[in-house]
Amino acid sequence: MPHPNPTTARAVITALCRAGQVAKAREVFDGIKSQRSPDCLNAMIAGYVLNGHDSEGLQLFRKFQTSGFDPDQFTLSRMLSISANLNASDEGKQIHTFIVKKNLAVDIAVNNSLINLYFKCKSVGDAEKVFNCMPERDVYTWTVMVSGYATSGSLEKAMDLFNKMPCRNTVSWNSMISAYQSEGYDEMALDLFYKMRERGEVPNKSTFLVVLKACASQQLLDTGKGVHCCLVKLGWIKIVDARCTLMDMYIKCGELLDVQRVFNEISEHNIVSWSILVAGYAQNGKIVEAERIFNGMPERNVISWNVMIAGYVQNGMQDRAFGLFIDMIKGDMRPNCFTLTSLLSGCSSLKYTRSGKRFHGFVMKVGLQSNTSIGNSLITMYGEQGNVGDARLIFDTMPQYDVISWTAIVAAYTSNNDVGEARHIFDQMPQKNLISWNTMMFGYLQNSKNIETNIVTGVTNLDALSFFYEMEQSELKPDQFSYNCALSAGAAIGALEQARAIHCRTVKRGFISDLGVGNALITVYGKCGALNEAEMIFHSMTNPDMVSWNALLTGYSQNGQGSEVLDFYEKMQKSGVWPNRVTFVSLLTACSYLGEVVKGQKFFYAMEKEYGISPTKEHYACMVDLLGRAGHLNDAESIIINMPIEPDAAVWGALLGACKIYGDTVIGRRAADQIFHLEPDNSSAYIALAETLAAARLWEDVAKLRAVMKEKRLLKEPGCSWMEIRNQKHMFLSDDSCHQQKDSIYATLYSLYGSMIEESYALDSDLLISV
DNA sequence: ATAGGGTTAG
Repeated sequence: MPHPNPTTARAVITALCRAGQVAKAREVFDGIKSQRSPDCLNAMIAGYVLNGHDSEGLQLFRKFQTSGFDPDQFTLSRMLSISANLNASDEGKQIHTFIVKKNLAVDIAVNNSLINLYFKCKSVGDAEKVFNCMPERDVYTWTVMVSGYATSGSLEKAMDLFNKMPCRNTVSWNSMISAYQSEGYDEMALDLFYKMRERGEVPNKSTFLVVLKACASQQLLDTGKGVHCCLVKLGWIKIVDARCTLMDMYIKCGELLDVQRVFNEISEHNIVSWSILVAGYAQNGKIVEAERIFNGMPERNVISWNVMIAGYVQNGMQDRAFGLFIDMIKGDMRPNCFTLTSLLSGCSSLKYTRSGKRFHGFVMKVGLQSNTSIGNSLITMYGEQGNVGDARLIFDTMPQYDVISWTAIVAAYTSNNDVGEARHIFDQMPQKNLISWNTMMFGYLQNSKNIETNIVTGVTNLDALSFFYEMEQSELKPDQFSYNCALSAGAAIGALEQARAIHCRTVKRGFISDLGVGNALITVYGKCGALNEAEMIFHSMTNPDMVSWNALLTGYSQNGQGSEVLDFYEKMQKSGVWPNRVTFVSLLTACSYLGEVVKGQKFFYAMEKEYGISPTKEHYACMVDLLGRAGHLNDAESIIINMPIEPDAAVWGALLGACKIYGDTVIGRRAADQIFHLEPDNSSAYIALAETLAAARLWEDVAKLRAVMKEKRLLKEPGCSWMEIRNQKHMFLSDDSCHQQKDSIYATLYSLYGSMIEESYALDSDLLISV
């Protein structure tokens, strides 16, 4: 090739690079005499950047730098942005030093690139220094500052600057919208987008894509469809990227048909569009379809594999996920931190402790242990496996935390019954989000659920509820999950007035149509005996599910309204909602109240034979109660003896209770012996047996029993009741005779509940109040 | 400068 002049050479280099022939371009560049023409050098470097060979561009620059060549402004700013992109901050700082040393003239563009560089390597202070010293600024300067703050996590500073900007362009708006969106503030992002349109700023393709992302995570199908229309109108729909983002939005909204439709409109599929399609099917439970598409993909990259592995894990198919991981390694595809986090999250149960350890080993082998997401997954995995020790060890040795790490360790403690430590960590968290608060509140709820942990941890449902009030006072606002927890806590302690107040707030905050919130409301109203209100919520639901029906049925059965249970069950069947084991507990309880032995037996039979639900201890207890209350004590006992699963104290307790009614001391003693064997300190069994013996006037036996109880210190079990009167909470212990307002409370209660109280007094004199 | 798909906490 003849030696072209610099101008021709530059044109040739640019053309070759645009055609993707970087090596050839370099040959031309090396062949010309006037290599040092900044134009040619810039063209060559630009060519490298265009083809994704940033580091070669940097090498070329370094070569010229050492040979005493003075780059122009254009080269400098380009090299600075390459350093920023490569995360080579040292390189960038060297260039900065070079500029200062040589006292080179610096224009706005170079300063802008410097700011960008410093933000990229998190030296916010240095970026600010450059910004403050600039004699002149342009839109780019402001924009790079805004996006720098935004991506360095100072949304406030970014917004502040954004408001102060003398003029904005589409990119400035986009940076701000994108910052809010990627930090999880989708609503703010959308708000800003609407403001942008109001101000008459023209959105571009990127704007719409960010808005689509916000729609995806908020599942705003209608808005998403609107953006789809805009993309079509403006002609951007032809761009594959746009279609990919659209598909993703439809996936998150669960619109598989639209996902497939958009996919079909793409004329040339690439690895991204294929992977999204796989994700679409996998994330919507169509794992077989996903697998089929995955296997038929023309080519795959790590992400395609990750999508499939995550799909298996999300659908509970751990074995397939682990198998694919092996295939991946065999096929020379290197798993990365995304692969491992998915796999580790699949090991979050006792069943997979061994696999979990193996994956942990693999993490160490490939050196991913200091990755924050990996650490987070490990904390969760060990926590869920009941291994708080290892969870803590991981947490303590992690080099860097994010909100998820903190939340994960809190969850690890709450799910292992250490609410105290969980709260201690929660209070120390440097940043908290909605999920962190909900995790803590859910932890209180979980740990006050059963009496055993309640005694160990001392946590009550009131703690969950007061934590909820604390949350309401915080800068974060509760979401549907929070309301769900609060209402469940309220249900457990029968806090009717508080439930009503929380109910109001769910309406105000727009969560009343949430199915989970509705179900929690039915439950709490049912538990409090406010069945009209429970029914009202139920009837206002557009799509009550099995849980809604069960909540209502449980409400009626717990309040002894057997015929309502049976009526509603008939309606449930007509509506086509399938019953589950909870449904049958209500049905059997109802039959027990109504003395409908035959009906109950039919339900019990149908449960297993027609609905394929194997009876649990709870169902057996119901059957024993049903037969026992009807006086069929022998049949009740033989049910227990023939149970295919081990009976617990509650099952024998049902039998003992029936014996108390009928004064059967023979079977009663047998039942009580079984309970004493299972739970040596079960004081209510002692009391029930004592009452049975007393009814038969076996006074000597009663005295002996009392002696045993005294010896075992079972006589004064502090039974505890919560009572809510006129929106005030009161707690009573059974030996608590000095509650300050006791007399006035009794008076109020008496006027409210009258005979009900007398009845409960008569039934159990040891407990002061039980309503 | 913003910029397509994958993960982890309730």
